[in-house]
Amino acid sequence: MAVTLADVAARAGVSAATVSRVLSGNYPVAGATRSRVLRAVEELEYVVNGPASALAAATSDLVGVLVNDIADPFFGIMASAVQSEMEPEKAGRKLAVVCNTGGSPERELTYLTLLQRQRAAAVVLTGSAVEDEKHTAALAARLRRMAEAGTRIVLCGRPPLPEDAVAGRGDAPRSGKAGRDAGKDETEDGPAAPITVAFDNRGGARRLTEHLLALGHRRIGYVAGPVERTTTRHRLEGHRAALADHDPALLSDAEHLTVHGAYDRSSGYDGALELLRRAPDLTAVLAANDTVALGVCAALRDQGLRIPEDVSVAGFDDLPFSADAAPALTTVRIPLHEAGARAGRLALGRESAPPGGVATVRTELMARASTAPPRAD
Amino acid sequence: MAVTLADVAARAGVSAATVSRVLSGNYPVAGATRSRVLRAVEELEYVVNGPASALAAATSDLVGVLVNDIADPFFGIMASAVQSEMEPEKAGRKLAVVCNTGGSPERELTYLTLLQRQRAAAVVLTGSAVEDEKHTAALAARLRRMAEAGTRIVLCGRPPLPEDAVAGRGDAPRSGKAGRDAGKDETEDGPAAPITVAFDNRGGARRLTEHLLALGHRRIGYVAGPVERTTTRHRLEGHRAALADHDPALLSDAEHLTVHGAYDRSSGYDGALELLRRAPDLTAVLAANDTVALGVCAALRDQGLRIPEDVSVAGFDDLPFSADAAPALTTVRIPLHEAGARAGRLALGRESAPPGGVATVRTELMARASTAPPRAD
DNA sequence: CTCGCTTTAGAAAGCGCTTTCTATACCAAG
DNA sequence: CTTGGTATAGAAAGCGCTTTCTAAAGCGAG
Repeated sequence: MAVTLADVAARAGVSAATVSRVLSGNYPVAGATRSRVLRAVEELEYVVNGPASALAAATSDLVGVLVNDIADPFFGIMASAVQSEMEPEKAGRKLAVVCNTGGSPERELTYLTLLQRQRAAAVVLTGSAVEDEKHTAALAARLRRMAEAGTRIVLCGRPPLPEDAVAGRGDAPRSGKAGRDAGKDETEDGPAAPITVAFDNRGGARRLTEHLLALGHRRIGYVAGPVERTTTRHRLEGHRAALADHDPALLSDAEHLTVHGAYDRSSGYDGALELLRRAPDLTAVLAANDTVALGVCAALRDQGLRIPEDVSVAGFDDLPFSADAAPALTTVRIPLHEAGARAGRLALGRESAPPGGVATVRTELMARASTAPPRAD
Repeated sequence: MAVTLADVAARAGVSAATVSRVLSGNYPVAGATRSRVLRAVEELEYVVNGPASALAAATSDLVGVLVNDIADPFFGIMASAVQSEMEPEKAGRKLAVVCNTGGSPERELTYLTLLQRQRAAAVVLTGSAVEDEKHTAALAARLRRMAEAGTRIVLCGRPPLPEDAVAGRGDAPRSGKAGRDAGKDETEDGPAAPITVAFDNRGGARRLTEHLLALGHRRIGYVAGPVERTTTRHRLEGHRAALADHDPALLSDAEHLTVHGAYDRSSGYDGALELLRRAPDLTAVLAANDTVALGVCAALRDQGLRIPEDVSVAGFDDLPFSADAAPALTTVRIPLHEAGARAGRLALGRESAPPGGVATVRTELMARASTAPPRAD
């Protein structure tokens, strides 16, 4: 039914092998032959059969990008950046596919299986990981298998997998280089270890809290993200480290002034209300991210509180809309685009892995109008 | 190297055919045999080879979703909705892949070729289309070919392809049902015509403008989207229709009070400034979408104008952050999630096509705090 | 007890491509 | 002229799966 290589070959008066070689361009073909083939391709509007080609060549041109929530610009920006590195003009025929896990560990695993099935060329996992021992082990095992099959693994915005989860290789006990004709098949590219582009969430949260402390705030509420997520933990750790450094006494209240919720607006709204109930005297609220911060602002306003006169509010991530909020949101900027682009290049092997396999991306405090000194009462 | 069907078959003591049948479940296999096979699959951690399977079955489980800007929540929400319909539990092993065209016609075509190459099961094109005769023709031709190869085509948030572009079928002049053994191969599913889930942009823009007119505004600026985009044109048409209905004289200024730009914040900022220069007396500004509206607000504020006391502002789309802007943005709600989900079901054939192949999604005016009667001077 | 039907499983032919291996020209050097 | 090397093209063997087509049981009915 569809036009095949053989059809093109017939039309051009050459063999299928020649057409294949012209198309992949990895073998010398005489100029005249080449143009004859190319013309036939044009005339027949031939389009390669991807699956057939992937089967024969044992690799595909799919690159999977796993995100926790594609409707969240945080992920949209990273995904867009990853994909921008695979533009047809840049990286040949790579197809970046974005998979939405919804933050569910099961879906994450399912999508990885799907990608493994497709023999994906690379996989980029973005955003926070769930900290559950069983899931981490399952994830590590799956990633190891994929890596062994030649898939490049890149983590972007999440910490490296724990050492012990990565260790414990398959069943094949290839100690030394016994088993195969050593140094030939093995050297070609090896089971390439996962590469990480991590965000300095801890440092960012720390600087943000220091900013608030410097303004004079002492009663600081924290609407944190979902529990058991790496990002949530790191930001919280940075926050508490800053508190402890400033005055260890502040730590005693920290637990009480922290509520957890999802990374969405309503969590911010509800969280702020809960915080206000627990501590009507708080003078500042830190949010898990900018979206949550917007919810916090809405709740505060609905309670008749002014920002920043009555309560200061700060977010995290510096998404595009943050600067446009009223008042403009103080937040921590993460260079999401740069990080995503780098992850994309790493995934394609167009950039070499950083030493140790982990690159940490700096975060930057963006002090804007939503934070100010507390009322002097 | 990797575990194959044959390995599983050997381990289970059956033939490869049997394993394949157990896995796809479309052929009777005795219970005992089935569980033996399943156990072997488990033990060997077998993962199907997608390309091989796609090649043999002549279909793949890829569904392409083309978006103009994945970092824009407008598209993120739709993509997320499409994908939510393909959750592993819902639709078997479908893999929705999101492709970011950046609004470029060439990239759109390139991605379609890539998807055609992969023999995608379906393609969903979202968002406004570029109105260029040549591109439309090329697009229609490509989509026709894909449809002929069995790929389902769904348009979401863009108008149906022009009749004449869709007509003019391939080279095969299958008039009537001559040529093949009529009524057998042909009936199976046929070259399924594209299905459209269109947004009522015109109606929405019209109601929005009527809202402004009812408040008493007469000098209304319009920061429109990119020229040559269907969405831009439709919203502008709705706007002008409302003006004309109210008072034909208003139309004479309309052209002068319209500027075009991209769908981003800075276009809104710059556009508002330009509009203010052209007509310092305007009392309201309509924006191409909510993001642009935020830019408009910023520019207005920077000029010392209050919203809505001095100038009313309205957006379009009702993205999540719009309700949180200060003041809350008057806008037109498009049920993006519902539309995307429907497009997803349509793409999977889980919902039958609407009569005429076109479903139009209603839009709803969300009057909020950013619009008010003009000053009385 | 045989016939014919149903149920279940295997053999084998591809799907369309890549890639090794082989063959044919063609040319410069001996 | 041979000889050997180099450039170019074809033949053909799979890649791992799906899916006919065929075969072997198993079983109730005549």
